[in-house]
Amino acid sequence: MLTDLFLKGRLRHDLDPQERERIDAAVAETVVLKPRTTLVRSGEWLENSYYLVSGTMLRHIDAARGKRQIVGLSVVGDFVDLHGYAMKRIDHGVSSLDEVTVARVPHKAISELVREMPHLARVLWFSTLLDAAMHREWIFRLGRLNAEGRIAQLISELCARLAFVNKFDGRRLTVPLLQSDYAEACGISLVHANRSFRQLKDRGLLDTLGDGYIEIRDLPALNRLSEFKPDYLYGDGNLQVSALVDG
Amino acid sequence: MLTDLFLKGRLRHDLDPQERERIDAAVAETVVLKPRTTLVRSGEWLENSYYLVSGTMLRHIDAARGKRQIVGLSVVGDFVDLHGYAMKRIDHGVSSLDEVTVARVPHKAISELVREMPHLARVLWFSTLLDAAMHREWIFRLGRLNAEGRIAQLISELCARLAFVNKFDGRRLTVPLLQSDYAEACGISLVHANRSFRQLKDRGLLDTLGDGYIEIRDLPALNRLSEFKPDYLYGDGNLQVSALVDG
DNA sequence: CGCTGCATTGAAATATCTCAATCAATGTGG
DNA sequence: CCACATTGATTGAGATATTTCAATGCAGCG
Repeated sequence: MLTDLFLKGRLRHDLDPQERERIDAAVAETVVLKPRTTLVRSGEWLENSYYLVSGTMLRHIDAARGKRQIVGLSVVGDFVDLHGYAMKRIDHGVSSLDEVTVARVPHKAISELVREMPHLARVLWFSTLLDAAMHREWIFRLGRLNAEGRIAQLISELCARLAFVNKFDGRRLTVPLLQSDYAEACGISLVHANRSFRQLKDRGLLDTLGDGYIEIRDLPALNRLSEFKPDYLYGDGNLQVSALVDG
Repeated sequence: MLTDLFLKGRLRHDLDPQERERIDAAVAETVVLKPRTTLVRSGEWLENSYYLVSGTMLRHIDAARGKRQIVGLSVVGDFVDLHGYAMKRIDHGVSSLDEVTVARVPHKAISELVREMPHLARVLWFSTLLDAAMHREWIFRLGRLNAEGRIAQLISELCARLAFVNKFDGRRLTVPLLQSDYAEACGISLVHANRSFRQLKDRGLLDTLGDGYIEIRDLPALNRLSEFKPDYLYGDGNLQVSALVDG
C-alpha cells in the first residue's frame, strides 16, 4: 500500500484502516523524481501537497550570493509540504536528495479528508507540529553547538528518524548526504565540515564511506556530543497522538 | 475584550464575532506574571494553553552548563503554547520578558472549540504553522548570517510583528530585550553582541537606549543587512487564512 | 555609600572561513 | 585501453570572526 509508512515517523500508533484507505484514495498520482530535483519552489502558489513514498528530501531557504540554508529533512512517510495546504504558499524550496517517489495529494482532497475525518485532521496538525519541534532542535544546534556537535546532532536526528521507519540497521546511514549538504545544513563551510568529519572519525564515532554514506560506530557518543535527546520527539512512545484525540 | 488582539499578528483578517465570543468564554482566568518568570517548563505535562494578552514572552531550550538558546518570541495576541494542546508536552520553556498578562485556556475548552467550529480549528492550525515558518527564518539567520546580520534580523522581525499588532511607532522598540537576550537568541556571546550593536550604531542603523530599549534609525537598512523580507510571513496581506477556509 | 545589574572595552585564545591546491574514484570518448 | 573531465573528499596556510577572561564604567537604588 502506498501509505504503508504514512506519517509513521510521526505517529506513535497506526492509523485506522478506514483512514488509510481514504488517504490512499486521495492520492492523485505518484511521481518519481531524479536526485537533486526541485519539487516545490519557494513562493509558488500551491494546489497539491506531496507525501514521500520513498527516498529523502531536503527543505531549503535560498538566499543572496548562492547562499543556501537547509532547514529540514524529510524521510519516508513524511508529508513534505503539508503546511502548504494551509498556507497556500511556502517559504522555502523542497528538493530530492536521492531518487524519490512522491504521492501527489490535491488540496481539495485534503479538505474533504479533514472535513469528514476530524481525527485525521488532528493527526495532520500534529505532524506539522513535529516539524516545528524539529526546527527548534535545529535552532538550538546552530545557536549553541560547534561544528562538530552540529554534524553529530544532524546524524543523531537522522538515525532516530530512520530507525523509526525501519530504515536504519544501526550501522550504515543510507542517506547520501554529501559533506557539502552537511555544511549547508549546519551553517558551516564545506572545508570546515570536512575537518569536523575528520575529528569525528579520529574519535572513533563514525567512518565516512564516500559519496555521502556514513558508517555509525558509536551512536550514544554522537548523541552525547550533540546533546541530542532521542526522547519524546523522536519516538520513545511517550508522545501519543491519542493524547490529542481525547484531549 | 480580552481577545481584541487574539491572533491578530497571525491572521490577515478578523475573526467572526461569534468565534471571538466563544474564545473569550473559553478563558478560565487571566494571570499576571512578573518579568523573567517561567510559565511553562520544558517536558511538563500540560492541560492548559495560554494566550498572551499583554507583554512579551521568550521561548527557550535550556541545555548543559547553563547554555540557553532562545528559539522564539511571542508578542501580544499569540497563543504561546498552543502546540502543547496537541503534543501534551512541550519541548522548550516559556518565560515572560517583561510583565505579562496571559489568559489560561484549558485544553478541554479548546477541544470543544475545535469540534464545534471547524473554521476556528483551521485558524489555530494555521497559527502554529506560522511559528514553524518563523523558526525556519531563525535557522536561516543562525546558519547564514554573521553576528551583526543576526541581530539586525531579529530586530527586523520584531518590528514587523509589533507593527502588525499596532505596537510599533516606527522608532522605538518597546520590547526590553537585553543584550544578553540578543546573544542567547542569536547564538553569539554577550560580548560579541555588544560589539555588534556598536557596529550597528556606528552605521547609523539604530541607537541603544539602555535597559534593552532600542531606537530604530533605519529599518530598511536593517532589513537589507539581514536579508529580511517582511513579505508574506509578516503580513503584506497575501497570506490569508481565508485561503485555508475555502481550500 | 556601597550594592547590583547592565553595558562596554582590551587582549589573547580559538574557531571558522577563504583561497588554492591536490587526490581518488568514476565515467566518457576515441 | 588510454587520455581526459568530473565529482567529491582532503589538505595547507593565511585571513577573519568569535569567544573567553578579566576589568571597568555607569546608573539606579536601598
